Amino acid sequence: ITAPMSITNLHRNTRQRQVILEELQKLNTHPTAAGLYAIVRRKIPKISLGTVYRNLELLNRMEMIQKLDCSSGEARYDGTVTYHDHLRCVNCGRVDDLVGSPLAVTRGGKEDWNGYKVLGHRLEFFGICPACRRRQNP
Amino acid sequence: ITAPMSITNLHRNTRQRQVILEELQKLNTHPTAAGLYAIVRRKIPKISLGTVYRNLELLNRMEMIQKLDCSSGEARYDGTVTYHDHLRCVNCGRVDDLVGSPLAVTRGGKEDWNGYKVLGHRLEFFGICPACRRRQNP
DNA sequence: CTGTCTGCAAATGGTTTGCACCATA
DNA sequence: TATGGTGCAAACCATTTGCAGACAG
Repeated sequence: ITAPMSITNLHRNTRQRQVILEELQKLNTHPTAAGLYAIVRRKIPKISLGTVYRNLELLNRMEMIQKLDCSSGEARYDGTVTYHDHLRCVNCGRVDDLVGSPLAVTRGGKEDWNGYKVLGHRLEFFGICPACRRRQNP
Repeated sequence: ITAPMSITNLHRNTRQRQVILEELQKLNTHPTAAGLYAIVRRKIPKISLGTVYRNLELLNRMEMIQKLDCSSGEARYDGTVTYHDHLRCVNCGRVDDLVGSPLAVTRGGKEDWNGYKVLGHRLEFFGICPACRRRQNP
């Protein structure tokens, strides 16, 4: 979680940045940086992993994508920026959007809790994904 | 987030493990592994950082402590295991317990959402902690 | 032109692990 | 005394960064 960045127009519109954003927005699989790198390489074979990281970081700070960095290990990225919660598999690491949540989060109007200036929140459920359940209970 | 471990009685009660648990339970500051290492060293000067990590991992799997590994970077540890939410400062990384939450999380009875077997959830607010607010707005 | 971005590769830093010795049960 | 735990140091691995050349505006 990082503080949002002021969106300046100092940023150039490179092909690398375009393709990274475009490919991420096509997916609903919440890829890791390495996973997205593999996909983007089909369009730009010479792109480097460092460039993917740099752009994901920038796009996240510009609030054009979301970095999902709960749970240690690899971060995952979401091309959708409208608020929704996630389900993460504790077995394989897969992340899915939570649709039709049987959960109500009601936040009061206050922005000041325990002295913190609250900027947002993150809610993640964890459990076993369908594929892992099938594998575990044959 | 890791799946809980079956608690066996194969675990020995070493002084290192005792002190790590004891010192963590005394704190409400959610220290990092390195931070707790510094504290535990006052009692056991020759303890190694590797031992601290190994025991924190074990205690977490035994559900005697909580590992708070949202947000990339260092994980933080909580000696309290009863459920409560957290506030994390995006500026300095500090983590506090959220007390008197103006928030209602209502979870339906279902354990099966989107095909996942749901084991639990984690809710974390992020913002600017009191000390950083003071520093930023002099 | 000029200042940002890229590819490459090396560095970082939190965490894990192999190993020989230690100490708990 | 059998075996899980420890200290130490090296290995790991996702991510970051320095640099020289490339390219967008």
